[in-house]
Amino acid sequence: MRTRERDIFRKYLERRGLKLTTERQAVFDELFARHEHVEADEILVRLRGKGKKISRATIYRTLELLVDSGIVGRVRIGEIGYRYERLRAGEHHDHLICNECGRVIEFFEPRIESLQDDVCERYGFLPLSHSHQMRGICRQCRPRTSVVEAVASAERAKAGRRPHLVH
Amino acid sequence: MRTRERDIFRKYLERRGLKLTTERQAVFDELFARHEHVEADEILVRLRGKGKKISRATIYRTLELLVDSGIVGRVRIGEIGYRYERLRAGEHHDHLICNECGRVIEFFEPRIESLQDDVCERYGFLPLSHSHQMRGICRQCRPRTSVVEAVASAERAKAGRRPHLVH
DNA sequence: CTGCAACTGAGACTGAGTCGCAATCGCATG
DNA sequence: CATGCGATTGCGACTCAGTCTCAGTTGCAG
Repeated sequence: MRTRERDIFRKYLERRGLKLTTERQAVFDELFARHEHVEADEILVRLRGKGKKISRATIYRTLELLVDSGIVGRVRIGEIGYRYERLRAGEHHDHLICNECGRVIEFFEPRIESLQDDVCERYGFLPLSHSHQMRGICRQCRPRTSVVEAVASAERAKAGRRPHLVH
Repeated sequence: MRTRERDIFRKYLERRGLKLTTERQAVFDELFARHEHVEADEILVRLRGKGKKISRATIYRTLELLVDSGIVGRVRIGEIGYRYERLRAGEHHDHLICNECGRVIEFFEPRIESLQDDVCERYGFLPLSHSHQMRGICRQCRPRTSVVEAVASAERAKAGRRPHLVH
């Protein structure tokens, strides 16, 4: 399983004389196991829970390698820190993030992508990457959250030092 | 000058029994003076440079009030921390950020906005806010940066712990 | 003037992420 | 097997933005 990505990673390491150590394997496996959007510390905790002895620094170092190899993406989803997600070649997606339950929905809208290109062209801007996310209330959470409350929910989240509106 | 925003801010404070102190005025003035996208510490340094005695905590506290009052937006533009920008009522814009010189270009594309609504509807998602930014090379920096180099530039930026691609 | 809530600065604290370093590993070579 | 050497690791110290605490100050209502 996950052999395709694993191969890419292995080759990436090989090409620069790096080694596929057990620690790197462990991080890879954890990241590709189940969760779509993981924080570095989540991986640390999970691996430690499994009895694996690994340091925070190694996790970060490995995540950097995974990002550089192109199979993992680094996104700012919460308000603090980064999250990592596996990337499928060629596919690009953006995120809807629920302020209520934290759920992250991925979406892809080619027409937005192409309008982005228009904008770049208009400004003579050469795009290298982009990030696009909307925060709000997801379908599951909506029934129990009126529109008026939604704003209050944002407030509450804020009060608890939780996700802010990005703007 | 800036009386409209100043009034909004004053009323906002009044309504909740807060005071328009000289420190709050100073932060307000500094933010609305000239710069579009400012970091909290920039304000601190600038005010201190003017001989004003003010603490970091007060800056942050005041910025929070300004954001809550709705006249200032808090955006993640760099890779770390936030930046603050004045918000013009009703207007919404997004950002192009140059990896080379750090310049921030604001853009507005109503067709993207409306496609965003489509996406939200498709997922039954109630949008409250969004953030959308593209990183790349701006018109001014392009002439001296070939496309191939652009990637290298991203690498360099990274090496120096500078802006990363968000994805 | 008094009282009280709002405000402030200083500095301690937090939490994500990074770095430096000495110890260790893995492997090729003699 | 011994040696060497770069890659790797864990540890703990460090950084940096941002937050919190607290004691002292301010400013206004009564």
